[in-house]
Amino acid sequence: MLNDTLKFDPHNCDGCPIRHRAVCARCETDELEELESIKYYRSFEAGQTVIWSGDQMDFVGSVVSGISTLTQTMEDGRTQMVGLLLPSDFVGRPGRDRAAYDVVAITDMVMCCFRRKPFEAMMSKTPHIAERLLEMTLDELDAAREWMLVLGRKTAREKIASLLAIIARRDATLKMQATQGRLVFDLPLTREAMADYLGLTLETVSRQISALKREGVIELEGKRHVTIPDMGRLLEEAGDDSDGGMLA
Amino acid sequence: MLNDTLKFDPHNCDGCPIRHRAVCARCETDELEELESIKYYRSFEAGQTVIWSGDQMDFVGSVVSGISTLTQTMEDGRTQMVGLLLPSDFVGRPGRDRAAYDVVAITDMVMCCFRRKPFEAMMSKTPHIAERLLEMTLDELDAAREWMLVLGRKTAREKIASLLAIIARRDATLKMQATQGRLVFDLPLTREAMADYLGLTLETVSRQISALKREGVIELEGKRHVTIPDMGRLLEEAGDDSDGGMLA
DNA sequence: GGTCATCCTTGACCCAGATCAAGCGCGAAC
DNA sequence: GTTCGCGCTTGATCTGGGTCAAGGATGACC
Repeated sequence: MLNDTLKFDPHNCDGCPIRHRAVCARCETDELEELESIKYYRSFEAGQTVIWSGDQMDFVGSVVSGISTLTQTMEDGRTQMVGLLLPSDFVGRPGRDRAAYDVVAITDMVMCCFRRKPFEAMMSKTPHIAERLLEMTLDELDAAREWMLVLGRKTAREKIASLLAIIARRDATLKMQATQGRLVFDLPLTREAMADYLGLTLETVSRQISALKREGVIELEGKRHVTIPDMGRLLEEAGDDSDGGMLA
Repeated sequence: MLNDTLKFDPHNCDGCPIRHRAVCARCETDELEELESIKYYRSFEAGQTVIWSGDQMDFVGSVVSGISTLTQTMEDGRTQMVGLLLPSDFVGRPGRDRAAYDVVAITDMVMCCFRRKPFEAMMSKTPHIAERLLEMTLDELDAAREWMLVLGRKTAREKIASLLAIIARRDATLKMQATQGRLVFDLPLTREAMADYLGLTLETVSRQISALKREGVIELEGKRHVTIPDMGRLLEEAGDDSDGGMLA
């Protein structure tokens, strides 16, 4: 979950979340200059693959705008999404030169990248960068573990409700809205992508969304535009009374 | 997965993995002394709860010997194991004062703990501690994501085979045996704990283990003593041709 | 030895969600 | 306008794994 220090502020951050998230809070001028010198931007179109699992990966970076997914695929084609990358999320791993997952842009997307080797070198010299990354990684680990409960123990209906709750909350956070009252957002994922996230088939996703709509838990305009009249009700359906965060 | 720098060496490490894993490789004498001063040991009996989710947590630490589990529980009692802590694994999170999961010792266990506040202070001053923890956390994140594939997309048989493969490999690593040829080990988990890990019921676990035994994929002596005659065969059953690591 | 508790196995039956299949809605290309 | 393709919905049927239930094995304790 995004915490409140992480609000994306393009004016303060030159469009580059990592600078804000990993560095800005306590940075020195010369660190910023050094980061600046190894930084570059990349754009991707919706549907484009950012990296294939197993590929050489000579950068780390973070999402500036747009959304992409992290997926794993078995030889027979079964796929499982293992992460959803929204603006300000970090991609890549210092100390590893091969990607472990497929990263696919699902909307047009801009990433802010740093060449990996110099970034690693800088991290070794600068305690708070590693500390910041550690904090972000621990958030992601919590999100992954939260998701293990969803995958392992929740029913199809609860899974859908959980996913909608997460997307709604993240969307509200990005827009810096309160998460009370009616929430309105566009689903960034196809039914198939949702199925891959939830360990379901797309038919089951479709049926459960229809059921939640029929029962007034959500409102649907078209296929993607969602209104949540009552977040508490949705969380109840998710089997999730806590409003604990997920999806770091 | 344990990497080769992480072999547990009690002679070199005074029985304390964190010293080795997080610090020793590049430590300074005064750092070691400082760590020493905030360090203490705790022992737990099999079945004892180390921490309840939500409890105050004023330490971080690592497992010296024995095994424990990390579990999440829903209000209605459904539980999902989200991690398995073996010797050298890290517990707790710098910067958070409440536990997010139940930690339960499933064998007698010894932990090496550090008081959290001084540990955090030390981390801020010492780049390579945060860097080491980051590396460990990233390994755990990979393991969690690997497990998301297991939970979301594998059949009961594949789940069991995946779990046996992980335990076998970790066991062999701890014993510093090669992972080729026949592997012999004792299952540390009850059928119920396996079910909680795999998102299954204990009956299904039992049936699938019986099936794997019947078909010669594994050999069973009693309920817990397992022999794996052919690791390749087991990995095939796990739907997992890669020998990629999991369970950091 | 007997009793008890815990952990495990196996069988019978059932149901949530997968699979197979048909068709709808809508935007893009022509 | 028509056609195509993609994303989605809905129906019918099947099945893997859940649920309920009845014991079996092992070990601790008296």
